[in-house]
Amino acid sequence: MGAIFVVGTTGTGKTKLAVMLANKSPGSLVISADSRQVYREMDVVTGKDHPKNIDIKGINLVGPNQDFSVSQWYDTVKPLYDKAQDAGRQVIVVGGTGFYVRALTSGIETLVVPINPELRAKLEKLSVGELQEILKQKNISKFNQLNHSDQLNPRRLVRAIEVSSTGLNTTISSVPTVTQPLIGLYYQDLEMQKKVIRERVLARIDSGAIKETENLLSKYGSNIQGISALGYLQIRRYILGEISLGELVELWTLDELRYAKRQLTYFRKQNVIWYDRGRMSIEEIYDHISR
RNA sequence: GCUGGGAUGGUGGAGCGGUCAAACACACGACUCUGUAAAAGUCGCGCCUCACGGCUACGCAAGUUCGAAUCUUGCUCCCAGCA
Repeated sequence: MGAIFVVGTTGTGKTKLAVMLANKSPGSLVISADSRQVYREMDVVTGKDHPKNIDIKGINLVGPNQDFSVSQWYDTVKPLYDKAQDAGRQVIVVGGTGFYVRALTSGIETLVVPINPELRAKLEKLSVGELQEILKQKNISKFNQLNHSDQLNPRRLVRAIEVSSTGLNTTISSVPTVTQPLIGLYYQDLEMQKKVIRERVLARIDSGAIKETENLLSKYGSNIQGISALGYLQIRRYILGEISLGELVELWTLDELRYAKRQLTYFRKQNVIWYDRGRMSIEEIYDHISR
């Protein structure tokens, strides 16, 4: 049985659709592909408003002050995925983090190369130019494989050096393991999208987003990876008195809209069947893909 | 009414005689992506042109100058202090 992948833009009702699909096939496995919902204690702002009666995997994996990356998500989710597939259970992957989805659909070969903290500590002090030189010396073909943007991206350069340092053959040659198209949800009408997202922001504030942020900040401070989730930064500014409540709503909404655009850029290149939420309700989309 | 400070691109804000289509930032647009991906990074962003290049711009008008967003004068509008 092929897994179903529900992807797309933030605030389109992906989770709702996934839950409906799961309810259709008893024994389904639902996996969340969301790089922020992996954090515990970050519920309101990240929109972890899942129905209680369904067990979603891939969330609440670490504490807010812990570092995290795809590999951890992959390592916890992939065995479940395989096991369910082998057992003939329906697998539903739902989420807006394209990179995580990609880990399941195409695989990421270099995932086996672990992070090298000592190396990173050394490299993070260097300039982009210096990093480029190191990578060129270590592995010129790897350097040339990077495009212009990534060649100037310190984070990517560091990882490339890290991978090269293991002496592993790093030629990219992954073969997609999932070939069926993904189901993508988005809003064609940007005004409508803005309205929906704005309302969701308001709802999250009503649900205690500010309190949640205060708790996180007082417990862990502001230098944690999880806090980079949309919303926290702006809420923090509000708490510090830098912006008004109205500005908070506008800025947070804006961040979400920008994010949605980035998501679209990422998913656009992939094999996706798109559904316009402005024209179809979740129920209609459900009916459509259930046929 | 008097005195001082301003008027620059979608916005904030540099520039204060030539090297200015105008720093920097934001917004906006396009994009990249194999362990931070709600992250990180790249490119574009007056108009015409694929490009070389050309054209029009720095409140309005008139001057000075080889040359002005930058200097002078007048006008319009804004802000602050004094009445």
